[in-house]
Formats: sequence, C-alpha cells, structure tokens
Amino acid sequence: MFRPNRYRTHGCGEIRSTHVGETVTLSGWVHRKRNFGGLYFLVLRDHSGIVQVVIDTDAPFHAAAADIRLESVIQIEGEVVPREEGNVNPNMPTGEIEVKAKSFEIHSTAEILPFQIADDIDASETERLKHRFLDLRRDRLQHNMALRSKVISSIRRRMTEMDFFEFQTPILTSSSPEGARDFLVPSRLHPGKFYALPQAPQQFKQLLMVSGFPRYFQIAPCFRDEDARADRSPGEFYQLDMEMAYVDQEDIFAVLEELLVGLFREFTDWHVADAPFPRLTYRDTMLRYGSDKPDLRFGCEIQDISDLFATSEFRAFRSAIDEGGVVRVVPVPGAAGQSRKFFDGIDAFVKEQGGKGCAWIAFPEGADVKGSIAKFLDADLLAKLKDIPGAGEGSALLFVAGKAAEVATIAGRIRLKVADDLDLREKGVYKFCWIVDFPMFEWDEENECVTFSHNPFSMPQGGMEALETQDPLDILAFQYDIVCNGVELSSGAIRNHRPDVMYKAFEIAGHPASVVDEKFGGMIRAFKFGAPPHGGIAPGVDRIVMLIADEPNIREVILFPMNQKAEDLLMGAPSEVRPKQVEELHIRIEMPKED
RNA sequence: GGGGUUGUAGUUCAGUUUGGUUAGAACGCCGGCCUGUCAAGCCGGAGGUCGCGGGUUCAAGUCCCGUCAACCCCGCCA
Repeated sequence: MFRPNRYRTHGCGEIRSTHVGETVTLSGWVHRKRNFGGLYFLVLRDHSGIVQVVIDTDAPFHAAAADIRLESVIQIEGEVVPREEGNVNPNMPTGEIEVKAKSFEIHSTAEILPFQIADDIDASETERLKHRFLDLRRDRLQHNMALRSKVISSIRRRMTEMDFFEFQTPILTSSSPEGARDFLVPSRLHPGKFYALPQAPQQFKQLLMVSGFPRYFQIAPCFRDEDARADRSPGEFYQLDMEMAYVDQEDIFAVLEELLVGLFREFTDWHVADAPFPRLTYRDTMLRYGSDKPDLRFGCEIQDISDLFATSEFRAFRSAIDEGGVVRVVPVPGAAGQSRKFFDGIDAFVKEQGGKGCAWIAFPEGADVKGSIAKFLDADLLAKLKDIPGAGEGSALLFVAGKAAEVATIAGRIRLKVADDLDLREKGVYKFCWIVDFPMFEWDEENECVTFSHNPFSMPQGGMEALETQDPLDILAFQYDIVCNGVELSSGAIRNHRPDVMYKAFEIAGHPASVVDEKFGGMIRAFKFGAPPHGGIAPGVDRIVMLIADEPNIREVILFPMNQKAEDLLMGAPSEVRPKQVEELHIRIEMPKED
C-alpha cells in the first residue's frame, strides 16, 4: 500500500493477470538473472514479492541490464503481459504474467556480495551480523520480522481491548541492589553518580498501581548485563510488561491465558490447548521434570524410587540413600532396543554435566533384562521396577543417585537429552503450563544465609503470620512462571504491597529496614499512602516470537542482535570514546592488567 | 571464569581418522556461447597466509603445544 509515484506504481509481488495490458513502473532489487544472450529474464524483488521482467534482444538498454550485478537497485517501466501456456510458473504468485521492459534505470549498484540473498544457503553468523542489512533482505528474516511486527500489533490490540493502558517508563533510572548486573550510565552533572538502565520497569509499574491506573502494559525494553544463551539475547530484550490492581493469581492467569491462546492461534497452525493451562507446583515440577521450565511435549516423567532401593543389596544406590540422598529414574518407553552406544552416550553426558554417571536397565520385548546394573538386582526388585509408570515391556530405565537437588537437575537433563536423541517431542503443538508456589526464600550455600529465591517484592503466602511463625525455607510465595515447550516465557508475582510485611521479609533475608528505605525508598514511601493489592507478569516478547516462528535462536527474531560477547558487529559497539567525553563524566579508565 | 564444537577460495563445505605429486567441489566473480528460462544451461579463466604462532618430521591442511575468533552449554540471568 503506497502512493504511486515516479519510482513505482505497483509492488513487484502484487501484479496479477488482472493487470495485463497495463503499463507499470517497478523499483526493487535484482533478485536473479537468466540471460540467453538475446532474450533476457531478470527477476525483480521488493518487500511485496518477486516478478519476472523480460528484456528483449533489441532493447537499447539490453547491455546495461545484462551487466547489472545481483542486489543492485533498479527501476523499470513496462507492460504487463500474459505468459503463454507452458511458460506459466505455478510456484510464483506472479507466475501467470511477466513485465516486458520499456525502460531501465539503475538507482544503485551492488558490490560483490559476501553471501547470496536469493539462495537460502547458510552463511556464517559473523558474516550475517556484519552485513545484517543484507541478511534482513532474505526470506527468513523478512518473514520473521514481519511476524514480529504483527505479533506486537496484536498484543497491543488485545491488551487495549482488555482495558489496559500503555505507558512508557523511564530508561535512565537508578541501580537496584537485587537481580542482574546493571548497565550503568555515568552522570555528568553529578560526579561519582550513575544512572542504571532498567532491568525491567518493576518499581515503576508498581508505582502505577499506587497511582490509580489499575491496568498497565508496555512493550518494555529491559537491560541486563549478563551472558548470552540461545534463547537469551545479551544486553537488551523486550518484555510485555503488565500489572493489575485488586487481583489474585488466578485473575492474572486468566488474562495471560486469553492473550496467549488468542495470539498463538492467530499466528500459527500448531495446536494450542484451551485454557486453563495446567498448574504445576515448583516442588512437583522439580521432581517430575527436573527443571522449573518443563517441556511437556513428551512423557518420561522422573520418579523417586528411593524406597525400592532402601533395603536393596545394591550397594551404590543403598549408600547414596544412607547418606540422605535419593535414587530417581527416567523411564523411556520403547527404548529397550537402543544400542549400547546410546546408553553409554547418556552415561558420558551425565559425567560431562558433573554427575557420577547414569546406570541403566532395559526390558527388551520377549528377552531377558539387560543393562549396566541388571545383574546386581534381584527378580523381585526388577519386577517392581518394571511396574513403575512409564516402564514395562520394551522400556528402558535410566537411574541417577545422590543428593536430591543435584539428582533432580541431572535427571531433568537426561530427560531432555533422551528426547533429543530419540526425537520424542510431539510435533506441531504448543504446551503451556504454569509453575506455581515457588519458595519465598532459599539457602545461599556460598554466603551461608537466607536470601530471596526470586523477586523480593513478592507477597509471601500466609502474609505476616507466615513470616513470623514459619521456617523461612518453608514459606511459599505468590510467585509463578509461565512455560511453553520448555522455554520460560515469564515470571510474575502477586506483589507485597504492605510496608510492614516488606520490612519483615527483608529482615529475614538479612537486610535491615534502613536498606529497604535507602534502596527502594520511592516504592516503600508510596506503599505508606494507600496501596492497592496488585500483581503482574512480564512475558518475553522475543521468546514469544521465537516460539511462534519456530526458530531455535533468539537472534533470528531480532533486527540487529549482538553476538555472544555482546558486540554489535555492524555498528561496532561497544567502542572507545573521545578522552574529552570520559573527562566530562568524571571517570577514569583503568584497563585490566595483562597476564 | 570453566567445558564442548567449529575455523580450508568472496561464500558454504569436502579433504584431517591412516602425514606423501600441483589442496578440491558447489555457488559467486571475470570472459565467451546461447531467443522461453524460472536455483536456466554450456565452454573457458581468475581466485588459497588451510585462523594465527611455535614444535615434531626427509615431508604437516593432516600429528603435538600454545593462542585467537565464532557458536553451544555450565556459572550468571531477583
């Protein structure tokens, strides 16, 4: 949709048989060339698609057109003509017609390309990032970025329809003591002081609740100076940040379920189950899936079988239990026929992850039990093992023993590794779930003290009474995550809006009231002037688009992503600055010592 | 900070296991032929610090040591 002008009257991909006979002006990139010496076909591309242009042997611009390099920008004027039967290309939306060029103009020539645009052959990540403007021309990123734009529009529409106000909160704010490493901005006017870029608009959105805007959202940029992962962009990312007043956990779940079911169904053909999404407690998911972001597209649920081995003769597991540990098993239906190499691979994987190793047994159909520990187990125990859910004829069992917390994590990784190796995940489906009842506090082994396990602003379940009467490590928080296909989309919480409860919670975590007043002064003061109960959540926008686009890496849905080391290879960031700039900020640079 | 994988032509990759003649292919690039192609085709050509440094050897892309870079993972990410 554009106003016809001297550059173009139509988009390349818009032309159809109905335009036959019309003279059109098109501008775009040279996508392909097919030259017969005389007759010459040139495929022209713009954002709307591609169209075949024919240049006749006797055209005065034939030589110039033949010399043009791919990805140069040209403009042609020509007549839309039908293709003869047999020359129609059914694979092209514009394949029933072609444009017979009457004029040819070069707007911009292209140098030799670092990688091909028309062929979707993989180029190295480095080359793609260095020439992101070229990479973005290709189908994959054109599609992903268009999808991203539409997803964000749809989010805005859906949130607005649910009576949320969209606001912008400050980008230059203050450093907060909890959480990730901040990006800091030195202050020119205040020597020795720094702004911080927000890790999330957490305090601002809570202030909005106190300020009388009961439903807020924002597509919020968030900045955290932490290392990258495949699903974690270094430095900056976007959240759909939202907060609501006078709600409990279920009210927030209902809003997000409506949003996500609608959004995913709007943009994908994959199956999305109706709300409500399953609710799993943190404790339960750590036991059954060995992770707080379980992938529910396959079974193989982990089970604790410590009691089966508590009286067993098998010494390795028995001693683990005697030392206060556990024995857990990942049952894999249908895996009994796997090769020795498969099981050895799992064992090696566990050792790589720092575990002691992975014992296994298998129940091949119509054959004797086999496996690394089969000969140590008596018939009675083997029969009981074969009876556990997920086991049985044809299954294999993968065992891990040791301290409960470590076993949970290792078993969880085994479960994912098995799904990778055997391709167990259900295809074409998004499996959402809520993880609820996170612990309010946890034991910090390193500093030997109680700390907040998630968000210090979460409301403890049981309120003040729980804080005063329960073991801190037993207290749960109104804190929840939403997970889709093993990807954590978001954390959220019902907030602690009571100053007295806030001071008490921080006291348990070893921070006196003065720290709360100093670090969270703005918010705690607000809570002393009438604060409604409130809560919220903030799903990652990049991750939502990544899931919908079915991309394995978050960089595929970000226009100008940074690399693993948080560098922008196109813009050359980060970069050195002029000494005067540093001087004005009253800071001095001290390079790390070499050696 | 730690572990893993990868690094060979402009690009994507083969060759490395088992050291041995002039390091190959595809796409791209340059030149030529070609009037219905649609990833056009055919003929010819140019293009290489085998990431970098050191070592072993008569001989190293190939083996050893170090180092750099990209990616994946652990730590980290309230």
